Amino acid sequence: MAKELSSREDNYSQWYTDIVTKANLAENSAVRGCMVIKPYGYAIWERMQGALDKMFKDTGHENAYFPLFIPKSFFSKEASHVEGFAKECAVVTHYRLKNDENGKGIVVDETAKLEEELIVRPTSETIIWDTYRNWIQSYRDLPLLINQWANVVRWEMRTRLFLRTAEFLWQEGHTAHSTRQEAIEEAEQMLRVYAEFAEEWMALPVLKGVKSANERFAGAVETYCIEALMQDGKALQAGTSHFLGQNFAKAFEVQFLSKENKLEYVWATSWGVSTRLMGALVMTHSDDNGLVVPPKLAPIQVVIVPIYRNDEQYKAVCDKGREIKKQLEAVGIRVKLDDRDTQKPGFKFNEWEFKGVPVRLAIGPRDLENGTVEMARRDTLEKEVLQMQDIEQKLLHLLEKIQKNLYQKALDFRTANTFKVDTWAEFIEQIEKGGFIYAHWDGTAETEQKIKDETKATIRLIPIEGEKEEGKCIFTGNASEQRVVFARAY
RNA sequence: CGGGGCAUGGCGCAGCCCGGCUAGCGCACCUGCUUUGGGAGCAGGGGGUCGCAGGUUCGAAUCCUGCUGCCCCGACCA
Repeated sequence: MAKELSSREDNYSQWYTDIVTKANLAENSAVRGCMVIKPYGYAIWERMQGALDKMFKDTGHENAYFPLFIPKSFFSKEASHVEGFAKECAVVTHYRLKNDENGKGIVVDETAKLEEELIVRPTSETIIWDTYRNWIQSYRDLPLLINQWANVVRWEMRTRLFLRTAEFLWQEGHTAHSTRQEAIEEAEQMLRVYAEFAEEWMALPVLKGVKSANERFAGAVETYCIEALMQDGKALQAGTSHFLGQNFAKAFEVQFLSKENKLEYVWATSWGVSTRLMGALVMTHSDDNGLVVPPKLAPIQVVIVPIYRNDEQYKAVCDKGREIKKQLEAVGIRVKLDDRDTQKPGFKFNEWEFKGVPVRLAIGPRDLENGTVEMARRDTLEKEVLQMQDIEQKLLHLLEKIQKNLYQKALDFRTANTFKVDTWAEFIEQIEKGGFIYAHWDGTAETEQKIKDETKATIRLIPIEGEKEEGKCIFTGNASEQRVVFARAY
């Protein structure tokens, strides 16, 4: 077991924090609730961004950037939207500081009060729809398919690195369409994009569905979501895609002339994923030896550790290491040769293992003689001595295998922790053990709220895949059209 | 905002109850030598005035008052 790492069993949340901080992903900053994302963590986020950005562009979207500040009045234009976010907004009220008259430090200059306060964006629907009004006149201007990479601020009471921070990084797509159907298709398409990203890149199996009215995004008509199951049995919302109907178009008067020369309101969607995905990544694959990063997202896929006893050997082994590095890079593998002379091999083994590098190669004098290299996999911790020939092909296949294995492990875990429950007694018992619970619900917000009050479980989603089965609500016994997924959530 | 806890080198802590010489330990850091196939050993060394502001006292990390910050649990949330 790794030094100074709590185990998942002893203290899951401490284990999570240990991994994030000790693997150098992020740390708490001097600013309450705000984190510093460190280079290694940011490198993983950049890889996520890169993959997502390409998927967005492949589906016809373009990037743009809107202001960090939103005039307060914009917020009140969409009633349910303001209600959803009002309690967690940072507000800018002044624009100048001055020296304290009593000589100590600096104070807000009360004479420099803003005419209208500015809200630090918790999400950008309002400023974007206010802007879209001027961009859209005709059906020829539609669809408008735009994404923004940005930071947003939500003044949370309690924060946790990546999972919930006062400021976080994300992308938010905001699209405008001429028909209801087209907007719904867009929202559903982006949900599929998110699910594909989660599964293909993050090796994170997700359920797809829609939210109940209670859990719906403030201002949305329908909220689609992907949900993943973490190793402690709690659910994590990994991404959302909203069909906004004409709510924002009406609030911000965004109308267009149709082919039939009729003035109509635009149909909207918005969709986003955030640095929270980093938290999902950690909690899905990592173990008591540290972080595990899937090969497709790993900033370093293969690390080479030289073994030597003297300067002569150091040189020979590093030369070989550089040669291997070149070979691997030629087929697109990201490689680091750890030629630091200041740390011992054992130290390096543990360090890279803790940082979750998928594959480690160790080369020593023995290997130079035999034409071999020692390979160690992070996912299984297995070691094997490989012959050098075709090493790049062997590693390409190995990385693919590791990616698949991580997904399969996560999927097996989810399967083993997914249950069907038909009675209230069973439900109460199972919810304590964690996992996804498929159960019948009568479809009312009241019942959902009562279940939440009594068990802390929420409806994570109403599935949109698989066969539907009628039944009776576990709480009220009333008729139910289909099972929904309950869990305790982050 | 309700309940609990903590503030002492970069990190983790001891000392406080019962005030008293130069504030101590582990890790990390620096130098040297020996080491290097799973977190090296030895020797030497640098770094803190004890969250802030008052008070009590000959004397305060230690006692008293006020303030501030942080962490954990709850309600809220991507």
